Amino acid sequence: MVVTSRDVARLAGVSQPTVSRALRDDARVSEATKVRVREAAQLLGYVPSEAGRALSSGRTRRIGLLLTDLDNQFYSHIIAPVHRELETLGYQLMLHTESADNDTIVERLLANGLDGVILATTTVDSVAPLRLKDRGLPFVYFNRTGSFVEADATVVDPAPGYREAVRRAVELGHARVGAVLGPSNTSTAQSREAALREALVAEGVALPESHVRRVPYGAAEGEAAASELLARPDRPTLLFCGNDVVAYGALNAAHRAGLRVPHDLSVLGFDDLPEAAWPIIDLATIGYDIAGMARTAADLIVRRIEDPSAELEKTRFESVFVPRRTLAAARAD
Amino acid sequence: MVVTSRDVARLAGVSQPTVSRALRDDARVSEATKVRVREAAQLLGYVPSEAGRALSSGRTRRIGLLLTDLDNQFYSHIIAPVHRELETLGYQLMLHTESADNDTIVERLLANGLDGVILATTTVDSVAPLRLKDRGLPFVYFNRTGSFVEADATVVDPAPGYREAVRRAVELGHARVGAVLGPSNTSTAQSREAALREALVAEGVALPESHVRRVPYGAAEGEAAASELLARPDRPTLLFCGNDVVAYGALNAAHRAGLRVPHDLSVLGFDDLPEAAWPIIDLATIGYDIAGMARTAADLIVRRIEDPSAELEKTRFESVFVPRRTLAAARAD
DNA sequence: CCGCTTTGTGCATACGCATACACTGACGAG
DNA sequence: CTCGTCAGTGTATGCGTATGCACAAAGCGG
Repeated sequence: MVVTSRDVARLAGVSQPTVSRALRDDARVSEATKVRVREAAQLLGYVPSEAGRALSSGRTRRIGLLLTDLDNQFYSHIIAPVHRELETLGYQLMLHTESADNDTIVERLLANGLDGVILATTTVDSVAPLRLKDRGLPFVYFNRTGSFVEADATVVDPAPGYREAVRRAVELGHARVGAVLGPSNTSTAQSREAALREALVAEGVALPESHVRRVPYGAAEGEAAASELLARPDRPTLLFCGNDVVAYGALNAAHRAGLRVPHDLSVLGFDDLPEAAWPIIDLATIGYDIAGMARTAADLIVRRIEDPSAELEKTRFESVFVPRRTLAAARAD
Repeated sequence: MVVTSRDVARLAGVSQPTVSRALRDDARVSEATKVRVREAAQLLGYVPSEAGRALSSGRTRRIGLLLTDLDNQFYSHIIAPVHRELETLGYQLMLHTESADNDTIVERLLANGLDGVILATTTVDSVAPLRLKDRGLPFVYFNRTGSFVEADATVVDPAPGYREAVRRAVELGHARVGAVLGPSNTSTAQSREAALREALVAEGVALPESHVRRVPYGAAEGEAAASELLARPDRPTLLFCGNDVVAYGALNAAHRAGLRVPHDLSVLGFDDLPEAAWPIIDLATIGYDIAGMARTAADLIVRRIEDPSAELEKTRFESVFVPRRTLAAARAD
């Protein structure tokens, strides 16, 4: 049988509420009693019931992280820092996945008695934020934002990174460039494309629509799209990729096509995932404090939960160009 | 305010228990009533409270996945299939991390009202399984097993894979081999080392202790250990790695040391993670049905929960050698 | 047409914890 | 010496759901 606060109370010779108070270190309980209660709890191996606490207090100290794609390397790198940060704040992380067509995700989130949600794969046209707002479930945007509802958010400003990357690319002689961008219904793909185009215009480099593809942020998708672009007679000498995972796909495509990187093709990613720094990959990319952003998202949702009237906060992370092997001089051909 | 089953009951003109029964499709409720209740619930946007249900039923339909290292690529590839499988079984996944020194993990698991736990990073000397058994919290071993307690388990038999890999390596002329194995307090490292040594003996290849390192299953650790071995004057022509992640590290080490793979060095991994098949990595390895194993672990824990008296089941997955670029002929030097 | 079964629903209660409120005793101010 | 105060603890209750049991109504065989 499971040990309850009643059992502890009996052993310590106090009432059940006193146990509850003592173990949560309530100031109104005398030190002597606290000691007795703690000893009794220890002795019995008492562990407070999460369900009882949740029902009584109305809070679960559980936070959902909503993703579409658990297989994606990008999200793997998010989960760990979010998890750690929430743990230090005394909260638990719960993963949730939504498929694009599934309209019941908000119900599923609500059903789980979450205190709040971190939205990591919001599309600009998603109604989930609206629903969450209706239901009064606090949430924050991570990386991507939705269009319909304002909320606390962490975002990356891609402009500085792209400005420097494009400047450098031009120096290296790249004039015929292509791009495998992310899905156009994501705020990240939109802001990155805008920043990229602005930087290209500033440097006088054209990016014809024929050399642009837009695909989901996956390695396989990146590979397929890159393969198309690389098969063109006027194939680009440099491929801007929507993120690192797509860039991995592009590297694979180049490899399959018998092109050497960076001799025949330069590739630029976005995110600076840990693997991008590996010698065997050595991907030039645009980086930012990805773990810090994950931590900030955790901080923001907790703050929102504990102070619902706090002012809206949109934390902006600067991006920076990270030069590596895969961006080198355009071959004079 | 949150909608409760009482509100639904009022609207549908029935009692609260009838709502509870109707929504869970209890056979004793008439079809007409069910329809009325469902409509009322729909109208009010009723979502059953997880906490109330948990308190009343004593079950949460929540299962923990215990890991040490969320950053590790191996575990990233586990999470998705486990999550999916549990979802189809009507359970929720909850991630938990333990640090090696932390002795309170079992308390933390209990405190979260889990119905069961999947242990994915058990060391052979871990007492966690003992504690879990004491507390009556069902659990299964995933991949690794502990020594003190029997439980449902999914494991890999590395012997077939290593037999074939070593046979092939010998054909390719490798005679001076090294190994970067996993930590010796894991059942996987133990069984893989045994299988590897047996295969080597069968083929008459020596594996001197000077050419063996044992490190945690991480890329950085693999890189450091491989660097040591590659710096030796009698450096091996083939490196057996404890798993793919360690092998990635070894590839990085080779790259940094200016050695070309496979011309100067062959590398063999274990697990056949999706990235291993990427053209830019193309890692020879020993594979098995890793997603199937994850699904099976999920199935086993659910079965154990729903039928505590079920017979112990240890599911064994066969391994198979996966030839790829990184294992090629030893250079005659 | 009566009593028994079957079907459908309500009533009462339990789950474990937190919290508003009441209460007791000790202490100090007047 | 009395009364107010306050620290410390207990009492009562609520949170939302599930379930054992009682009960009413309908169906049915004899």
